[in-house]
Amino acid sequence: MARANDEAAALIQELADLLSITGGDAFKIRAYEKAARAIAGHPGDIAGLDLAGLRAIPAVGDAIAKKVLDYNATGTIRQVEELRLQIPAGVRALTEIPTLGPKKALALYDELGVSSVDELATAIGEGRLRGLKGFGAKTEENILRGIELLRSAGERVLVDAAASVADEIVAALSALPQVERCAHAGSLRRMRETIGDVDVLAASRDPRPIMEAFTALPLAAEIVASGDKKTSIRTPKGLQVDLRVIPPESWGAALQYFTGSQAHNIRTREIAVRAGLKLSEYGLFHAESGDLIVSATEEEVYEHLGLPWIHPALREDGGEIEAALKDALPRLVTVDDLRGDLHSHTDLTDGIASLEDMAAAARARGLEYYAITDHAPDLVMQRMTDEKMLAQRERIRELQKEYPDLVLLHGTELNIGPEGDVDWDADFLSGFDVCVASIHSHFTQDQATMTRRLVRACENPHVHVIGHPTARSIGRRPPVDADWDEVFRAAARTGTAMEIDSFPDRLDLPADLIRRAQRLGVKFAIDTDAHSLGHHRNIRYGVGTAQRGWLTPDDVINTWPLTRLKAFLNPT
DNA sequence: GCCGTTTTCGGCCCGACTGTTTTCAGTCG
Repeated sequence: MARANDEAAALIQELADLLSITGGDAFKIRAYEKAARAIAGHPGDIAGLDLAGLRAIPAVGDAIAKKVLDYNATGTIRQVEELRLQIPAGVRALTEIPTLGPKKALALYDELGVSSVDELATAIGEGRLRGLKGFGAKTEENILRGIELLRSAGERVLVDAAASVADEIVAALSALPQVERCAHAGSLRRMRETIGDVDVLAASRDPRPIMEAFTALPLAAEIVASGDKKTSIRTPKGLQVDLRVIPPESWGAALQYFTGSQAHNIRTREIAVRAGLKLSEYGLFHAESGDLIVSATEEEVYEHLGLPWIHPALREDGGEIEAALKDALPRLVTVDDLRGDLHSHTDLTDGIASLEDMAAAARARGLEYYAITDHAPDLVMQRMTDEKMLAQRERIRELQKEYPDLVLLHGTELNIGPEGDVDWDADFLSGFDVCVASIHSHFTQDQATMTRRLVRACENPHVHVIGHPTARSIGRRPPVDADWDEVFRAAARTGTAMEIDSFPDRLDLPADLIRRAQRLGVKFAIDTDAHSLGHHRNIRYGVGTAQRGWLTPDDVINTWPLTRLKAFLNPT
């Protein structure tokens, strides 16, 4: 799965990390970090590029291009190897501890020889940090707390968990009389697939009571920091929530700033600086006079930087600034664009709602067509039979009479076997309106086998959609290993759509693979894979992932009118 | 180390909070 791009980017990022510990020039470190992002996000494979090709990547100059050539030839970068001899990997790991950065990590290593998180915990236990310059009692306490957080997997949470915390806090704060506006920002607004902390923004002239109400919420199990402008808490489950209160007239600039990403903000602020301006969360100002230009809305801020408004899902410094400058931003797909859902289950297999209730939920979403796709017999535990499937088809035909405005499609979710074969013969398969095919077992095949397996599934004329293609489960099961460009080329050639499964722990395809697939001409289906009525609400996460993959409505087959969709499913 | 519709040299995003400090460095986002 790891491409040369990702490995080279990781090495250059490591170089930046190691230099920040050894005290390298801060601007050089930033240059490496920027280049690492550019290389990771570069659409082409860097393995085949020469010096000129590498230098054409933005933020990659002569020096970094040569390091990448070094990587292409040897699989590593000489400078990284040299620095690794100076700074043990464990010292870099120390900077993973919240509140402990590169400077403190180096001090601990130089003064005490501490080179791992475990050694640091021991050193504190033995009182060896006492008297070390810059390390007071409070710092020691914070480090211990940070180690605890690190170990208790106080990690990123799934997007739906973060969204429910954010919704609760925004609702509570919005009810306060002092609050004029309140919304969440940060990685949740950008719809990242996992969320490290929740950012909430409130507009008010009177911050104090808001901060007090915030820290008094039942969700505030711990207060991490508190000031008049910014307060941070941790929920009982360990999720950090940052609240920023800004004056109402700063709303647009603040929302832009706190939505990030940090890399995107650096780009927008650089544009401001070059134009003799200064951009902060309080507004866009003339650099010289300090006079305010705009701050009320995001649109105004972008406009005065010479840019169209950029959708939050694109704000990753992944080419959106360049596209905006050329007025070439995509018109991103939205939930409202979707006319149908091509993947759902009923209680005939592992769903928990009836066919009738699922159809009613689809109608409530305002869909024009809706596919029921229960599991096929090869997933033996689902106990599917030909008879059951045909009986369901009859029930759907009956039910259709009650749904003049919603076309019910009869489909199935096939199982892609280890060799790429699927359930049923061609004759039986041809009876379905739509067939999704997915991997449910044999996740650990080698890359060549897995690639053949997926390509073969694409080549089956009865397979219309590859369901949750990487089969990953975020935080639990890694994606399967395939040569994805090879799979995508097969999908584009055979007219097989790649699914974007909306389950918060799947979000599969992931956004980076969506972008690669789209560039190769692949079409997509954004589905809920609903197994219950509540799962229909997950669609916003699938759409958010599609947006992060830069998809337009035309890229997504279930935004199409039914006639166009049917032509795609059954080409003549 | 990168980069240029002011620049091939001299810049490089900006602000909040904490802790250990008496004026600021470190960390974070």
